[in-house]
Amino acid sequence: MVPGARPTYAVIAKTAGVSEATVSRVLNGDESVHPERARRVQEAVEKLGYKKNRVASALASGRTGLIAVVIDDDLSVFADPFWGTVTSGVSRVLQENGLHTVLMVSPVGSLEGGVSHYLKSGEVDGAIFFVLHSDALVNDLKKRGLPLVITGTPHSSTDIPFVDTDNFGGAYTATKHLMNQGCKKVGIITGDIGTTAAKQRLDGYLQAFRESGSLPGKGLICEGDYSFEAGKKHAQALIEAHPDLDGIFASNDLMAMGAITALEAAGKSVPSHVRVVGFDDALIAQTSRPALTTIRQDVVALGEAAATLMIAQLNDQDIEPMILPTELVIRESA
Amino acid sequence: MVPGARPTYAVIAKTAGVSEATVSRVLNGDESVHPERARRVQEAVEKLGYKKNRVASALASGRTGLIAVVIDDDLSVFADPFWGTVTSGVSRVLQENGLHTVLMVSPVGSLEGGVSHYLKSGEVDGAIFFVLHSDALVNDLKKRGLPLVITGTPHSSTDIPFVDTDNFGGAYTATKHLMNQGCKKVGIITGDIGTTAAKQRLDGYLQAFRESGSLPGKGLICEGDYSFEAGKKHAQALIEAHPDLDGIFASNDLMAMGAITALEAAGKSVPSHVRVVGFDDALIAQTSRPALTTIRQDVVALGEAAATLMIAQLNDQDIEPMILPTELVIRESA
DNA sequence: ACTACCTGCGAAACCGCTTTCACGAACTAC
DNA sequence: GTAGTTCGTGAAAGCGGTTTCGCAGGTAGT
Repeated sequence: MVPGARPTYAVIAKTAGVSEATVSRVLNGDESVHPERARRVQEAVEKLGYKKNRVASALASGRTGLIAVVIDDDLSVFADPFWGTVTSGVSRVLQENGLHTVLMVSPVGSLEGGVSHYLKSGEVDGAIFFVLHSDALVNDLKKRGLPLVITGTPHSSTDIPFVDTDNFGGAYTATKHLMNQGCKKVGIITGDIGTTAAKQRLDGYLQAFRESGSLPGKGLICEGDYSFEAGKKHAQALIEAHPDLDGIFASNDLMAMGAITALEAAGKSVPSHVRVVGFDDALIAQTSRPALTTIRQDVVALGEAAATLMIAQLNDQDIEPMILPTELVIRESA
Repeated sequence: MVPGARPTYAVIAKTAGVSEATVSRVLNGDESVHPERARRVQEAVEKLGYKKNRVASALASGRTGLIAVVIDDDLSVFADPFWGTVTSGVSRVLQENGLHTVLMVSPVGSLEGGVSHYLKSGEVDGAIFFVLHSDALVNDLKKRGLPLVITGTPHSSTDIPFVDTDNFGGAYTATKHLMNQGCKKVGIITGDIGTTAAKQRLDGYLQAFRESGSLPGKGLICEGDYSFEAGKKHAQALIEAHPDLDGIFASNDLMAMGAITALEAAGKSVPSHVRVVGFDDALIAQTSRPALTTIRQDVVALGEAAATLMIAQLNDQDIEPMILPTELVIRESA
């Protein structure tokens, strides 16, 4: 045997004195092999340092052991550690189950792009989608029988399993907290309203008003896009239009930071004049001054849940959507 | 043909009236096929919506089209968007070249762990390493002939190609900038000194002193670990031990932020009393108050360079290490 | 004792694509 | 006109596993 060459079933079978079929059975945990022969195979495997060729295995069995993580956006998504963190949660759980993560970051767009092509080429056993801008591709893949999980809530109601943070509840809690602190006039800076998460957070904000028997005043709802700049711009506009504003719920921490920057520039101090609550509990929430009061979502858990749902699906288990709880983290800003 | 079933070469060959070998030639860009027959094959491919089964292709050719991105650390690395961003750069370039990214986040540790196992199982055509805590695994893989690229400088001198930011030059520039601003007593808070990047940045700092004909005073060098807390702690210690301290170079932005927090808590304002320079130009450098003066490194470019080196290697081209330039970004803190 | 039914195992087909090899046709050279 | 090349092509042998199928031997039922 050439030094660099890796052994194959043929070699294992010969040194163990069994057939290749038996080797395969042992290595795949088939119980029906006589313990003695199984032991001989194990020994041969140990001795030769055998490692199964996963490609050959994939071709024969139709299972590749690869799960795609598809981020329907461009590179800039990683400027925010959010998706990287979710990905790491996915990766860990998959790895524990003998699966591997194939990362695809690309605006998915048409059904005929590279990503779509790849997912249909049989090279992955399933796909987990982040940041879905349209449901078209997933519906198509679903039809072809590819196991799917969506992270975040899909736009249309599909029967594709998904995991999400309790955006509605978190936003409700945030708004309620501001009200409980005595805020009379609470504005919201939403995220990109094209995303379901942003809509749900807005709904949670509205619900808090509904329950208190009031309605948010006119012009208190600003449509942002999750960026620092948007937070700054809208907070500035809010405070100009409503000098008596005393609370802002920002749909993520980055915008909350932007809002605080704008407020202080306008001579309003946080939290004594205006209280601010963010969403995410990102790193910046802890390091900013004043430290940000925010809604914590467990981002790693989100990824883990997505992976768990995928694995359940591969095992033909029943699954249903998972909504992860949020938690109010009170710091200095509100 | 069953509706869900995907066509194979057999079908293409039949409808195009050629052999499977010819189909393979056409689909792999072999020029030697008669244009007319090539056209017939192309038409059959179009008509049937054929997508090559990459697994079968991989088994037969020995090339999987997969490149592993290995992060030798635990999940927490993603709390910092740094590696996520590098990964996205890698992913984009690989995708443009018809390759895919397999992400593996795990403390690599021993040579016998899952990651190592996977890399040796022939399922990837190459591996790109981030955050290398030891050179053992890469040296082993190198010996087995797996194409490798290291992101960051390896500890020992190996002939494995690597890409890195000009840590030395960046740190030198940062320190020089502080001196040019009139700082007389400049401390440094280093990164985890077990990493080569942290060492190189320290060297750059020292070089600036050497050139100015002086030496950093005793106790001005603090060993941090890239965390916000470390920045805070060491800045506090520095200012207590050296009340006349007027400059701090922190080895990354997060520690710079921590340092500023501690300085202001100690009644020193930035930059009027103490000037602070960070490293990275992370998002927080722009959003913090005062906005951080820092050394920008192009993180996406780092990933792209790593991928480019990998591709060159796969094509048997000559390659040598790439060191990417840094840039001083002057904001408010210095 | 005879048929009926498990059980453990090996032979061989198979997964879908790549690549070697050899062959016939068309071309050059002398 | 014959021998030596070159060119385009198809048949077939892999790549390294998985899985079906059927056989031999043993067990059970009547």
